[in-house]
Order: sequence, then C-alpha cells, then structure tokens
Amino acid sequence: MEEDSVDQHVARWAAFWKDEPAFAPEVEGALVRMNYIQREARRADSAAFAESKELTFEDYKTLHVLMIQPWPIEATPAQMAEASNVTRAAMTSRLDRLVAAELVTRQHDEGDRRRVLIRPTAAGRAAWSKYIFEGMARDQKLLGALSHEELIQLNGLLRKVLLSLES
Amino acid sequence: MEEDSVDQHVARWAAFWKDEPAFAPEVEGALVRMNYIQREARRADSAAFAESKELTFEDYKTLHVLMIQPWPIEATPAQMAEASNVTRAAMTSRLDRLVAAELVTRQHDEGDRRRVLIRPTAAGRAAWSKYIFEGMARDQKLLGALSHEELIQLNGLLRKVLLSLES
DNA sequence: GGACAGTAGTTCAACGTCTAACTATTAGCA
DNA sequence: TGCTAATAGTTAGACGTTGAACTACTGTCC
Repeated sequence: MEEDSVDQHVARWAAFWKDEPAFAPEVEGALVRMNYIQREARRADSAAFAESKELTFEDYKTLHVLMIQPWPIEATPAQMAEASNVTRAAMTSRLDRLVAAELVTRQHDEGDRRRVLIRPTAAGRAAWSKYIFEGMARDQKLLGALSHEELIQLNGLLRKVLLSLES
Repeated sequence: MEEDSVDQHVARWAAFWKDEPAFAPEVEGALVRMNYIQREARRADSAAFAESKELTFEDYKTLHVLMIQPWPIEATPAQMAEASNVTRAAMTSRLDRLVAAELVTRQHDEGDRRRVLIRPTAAGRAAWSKYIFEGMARDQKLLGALSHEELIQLNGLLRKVLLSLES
C-alpha cells in the first residue's frame, strides 16, 4: 500500500530509536492517524458553522449532547459537562447562552432540589436537526475512502479497544 | 462480539431515524469510538502531567511538535502553531514560557529576517525524552486489547482514510 | 529604485474555560 | 432531631486562546 505522512513520521522515529524496544510503531501510527482524522472532522465542522449566525459550533455541540440522551430528552448540567469534556462551571455559562437564546430550559428537579434539569425547547430541537444531517454528510465524506465491509472491520477493531476501556 | 456503549448509542439513533437513509451507523460509530479513545488518551496524559512541576502538558506538547521535526531539529512558530492546532498568537505566548524556562531558543533566520527559528536546548531535549517513553507506555496500554496483527489491520484502514484526505 | 502587496511574528482586547470558593440541598449517623 | 459530610450548581478571579491590528521584512513589477 502507498505511504501516508504518518508512515514517514513513524519511520523517522523508528530509525531514531532503533534499539529502543519501548517504541511500538503500530501503536503510535494508529493514534496519530486517529488524531489526524479527528482534527479534519473538527475543522470541517468549524468551517460549516463559521457563517451561521444563529448558533456557534460550541453551542451546537452542547445542544447535541442533550439531544442524544435516551428518552425523555433531559439531562443535568453535570452530565452534559462530563459528556462535553468541560467543567461544570463552563457548562453553566454555556447553558446561560442557550437559555437566553431559548433553545433549552432550566428547571429544578422537584424530587431533588439540588439538581437542575435541562430540556430542549421546540426551537432547540429544530436548530439541532437543521445541522445534524449536514454533519452526518460531512462524516460520511470524511470516511468515504472505506467500503462498507471495511467500515465494519474498523468498528470491530475499535469496539475491542472500547470494551477493554469500559471494563 | 460483545456490545460496547457506542453500539447502544447507535442503535438508539438507528431506531430514531429508521426511515432516514442519510444516517450511516458504521460511520458514526467509527468516529464516536475514535473520539472516545482519543479522549481517554488525553485524560491519561493530563493526569500524568498533573503532578509535574517542571512542565505542563501543553508545554510538553509544544516541545513535542518541535522535537519530531526532521533533522535539523528546528521550526518556525507558524509551523509549530499549525502542528499544534493553535493560532500563531497562542504559539507566541507558549514559546515565551518555553524560552523563559530555557527549554528552547528563539533565533532570527539570517536568510529571511522575518522568520524566527525555534530550537531545543539540551535541557529541552532532556525534558522531552524524560516524558516521551512514559507516554508511549500509556499509548500501548490504551491499545493493549489489540494483537499485533490487529494493529496492522487497523493502521491499514486508517492509512486508507488518510491517503484520501492528503490528496 | 521605489511603491506596493504579501508574509512572519507579536501585541492587545474580548471571550471561554479552569480552579477554587460559596450557596443550597440531601443523606448518614449519633 | 440535630450535626456533619457529601453533592449539585453557580459565582469570581486567573489564565490561555482567538481575531484583529500592528511592526518588520521580502519579493515583484512598472
């Protein structure tokens, strides 16, 4: 198979550490490649939201982690912060914006009054579905080089890694 | 094969969009899984640098993109900003810190006096190699569920994607 | 050779995120 | 029943990043 930029990169390291058994070219290669792919995905997504006046990319992602909750669609700020990989403090200010834009609502949980439940408004659901399909199209283009069989194979390998991390 | 959390996630979406041909479960699954793996990698790396007094994780990564340059080990701030996925302005302040810590040097390129060349000091090279091997050990643990053959297979699939993006 | 567009790096104000208090509420236990 | 520890969310100050000027330098073209 033809070489990509990561092969060159890894070959250089392999030469540098030729007598260093700790260096595993396939491990580094796989992680660097995943990083590269994710970066391209982020760039394409950011570019797509660059013109949008109604919603920033960050706001969309915040809305997204809410919308992918299992029914009923609601979540606490802490859950959303964890899913978004930001602190609860950051989530507070993100939600301030979304509440001000009337895309989500904040309500005290009557069962446990420390908790706050976030739910999408009709406008929030509409804004999310407006962008979700464009995003899926970008994702498919990104991995377009792989056949259906190859995608299944890829998921099988990645699933194996996830299962080891989730246990 | 056993199901991971992404399978459940994707199955829920598939049910939700059962008559929506735009949704490709294998594409979404692969990207969400890569995201999950990268996130674990970042968390483990951050945790490893949490105690370190001499170097933050961000500083290490900045040093890293310099050290992986082909010989001679030198780079411009713009190249390092691109590789680090930050703006040149941000790289200026990162380099300020590294220069102050005497881990890298800033020198004008005499051939083109607009440019600045960043080079590691002996202390910079030492700091980098102190952490690089621990990082590789974490990476191997992260992908430890895969055999050597599976890693090669995984790289083959990812390489195919990268080649399509690089052309 | 001088004007001018283009490029490399830095500075600055605005903004988002982080850590560390702080408030409100709940749960455990003597 | 109180006292204490733990938990959910918010607020405040510090810090890093961003985008937009700005400076310095290079290359081009008349």
